Amino acid sequence: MTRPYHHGDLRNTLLAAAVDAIAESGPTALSLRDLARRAGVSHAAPAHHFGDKAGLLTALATQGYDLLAEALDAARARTGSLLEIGVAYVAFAVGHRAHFDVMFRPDLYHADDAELTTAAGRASAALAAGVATLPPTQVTDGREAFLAGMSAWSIVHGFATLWLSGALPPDLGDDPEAAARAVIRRLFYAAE
Amino acid sequence: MTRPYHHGDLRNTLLAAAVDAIAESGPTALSLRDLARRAGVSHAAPAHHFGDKAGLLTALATQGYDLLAEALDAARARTGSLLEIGVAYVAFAVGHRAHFDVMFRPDLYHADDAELTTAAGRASAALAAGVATLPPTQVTDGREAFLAGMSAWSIVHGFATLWLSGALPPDLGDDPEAAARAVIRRLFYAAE
DNA sequence: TGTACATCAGTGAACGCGCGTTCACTGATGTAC
DNA sequence: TGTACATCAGTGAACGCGCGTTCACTGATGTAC
Repeated sequence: MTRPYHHGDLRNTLLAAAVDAIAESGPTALSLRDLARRAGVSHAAPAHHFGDKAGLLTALATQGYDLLAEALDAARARTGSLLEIGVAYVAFAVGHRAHFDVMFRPDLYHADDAELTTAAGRASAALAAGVATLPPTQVTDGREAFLAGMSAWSIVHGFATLWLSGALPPDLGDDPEAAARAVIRRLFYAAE
Repeated sequence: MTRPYHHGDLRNTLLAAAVDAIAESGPTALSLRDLARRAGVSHAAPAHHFGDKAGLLTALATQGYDLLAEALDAARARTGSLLEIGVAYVAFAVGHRAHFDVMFRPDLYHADDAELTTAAGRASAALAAGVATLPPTQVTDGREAFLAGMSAWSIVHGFATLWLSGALPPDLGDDPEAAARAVIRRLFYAAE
């Protein structure tokens, strides 16, 4: 079985290879030559396809924001609960670590790319829609809702990054979703 | 003014140079040769001093944990308020970005180093002491206090990393402490 | 159905660069006598 | 006060390596006629 001259699906193959490589060594250690080796193409092919490393990471971050928006919307449709949307955020970070690591390193990609900003906006909207599920007694006006969104984002983002860095104590167990639920519910139901 | 053969304070000079270099390009882009150039010593001197890059970053992370513990303890002594300890955490992250970036990348340093774990323990204790300032009505038992600590840590860590990555919307203003106070108070005083 | 040709995805040799590491060395400092 | 010597912080030349980029090229594909 010989390789054809044209790969056919090099874009997706390279993105998948990038996910593997980033999971192993982080986004900054990524090299186009290593990606080419993993994808079984010549070392110059990735640059030919994406322009440069930032171009490839832009595509990866865009894919990540789309996946995140989908996950948040699905959690909202399923539960209608901001707490569970937060848990879904943590599950996304743990399950798509490579995407997550790249998304919040805008210095590594073309942050003004049109497709990227569209995808990021979709994820923001999913969060805002989650905040809108809070009862009106907890959110009295627009500024309040905005700040509630920022605290929700902060606590789930913080929990996710601490979990991924291994900084959290082992007492939390090894199920990130259950641990996240226990830790972040304090924010949403502190009045209980 | 000629340079003496022995530098005299190479360790601190290299750590300060590392802070500058990391602030510019991040911890993974750090090179020992660049550090040597900044410090005005031969390119082999940093490795001679710290063994390797991980050794240098271990020293930097240790210094960071010490600075963080100091900052948290000072905020507690000054205000006795967990909210303000959280604000101090954010101020530390923004004011010592290079240290902060390294501290939560344990894959980059010798995470089992004795001095490092001691310093990290000191920072943990400072956080726990902050949680202990909460009124007993909010923290009914040990597990509750533990989870309260984890939520406090999560929300301030998340806010700090989102702020540093530039992901937060401009509506929050440009004063990280004031913005942090507005966003995280919801966790501590949600029952208000 | 067949031929000619434009397009463009992917190739591979070559380049220069900065890196970490090695290792024999140099020279300042401190201590023993 | 002076001399000898051990120590060790820092030097600098040399090495091999993987990287991104360039550029003339190859060959598969699609379309026009």
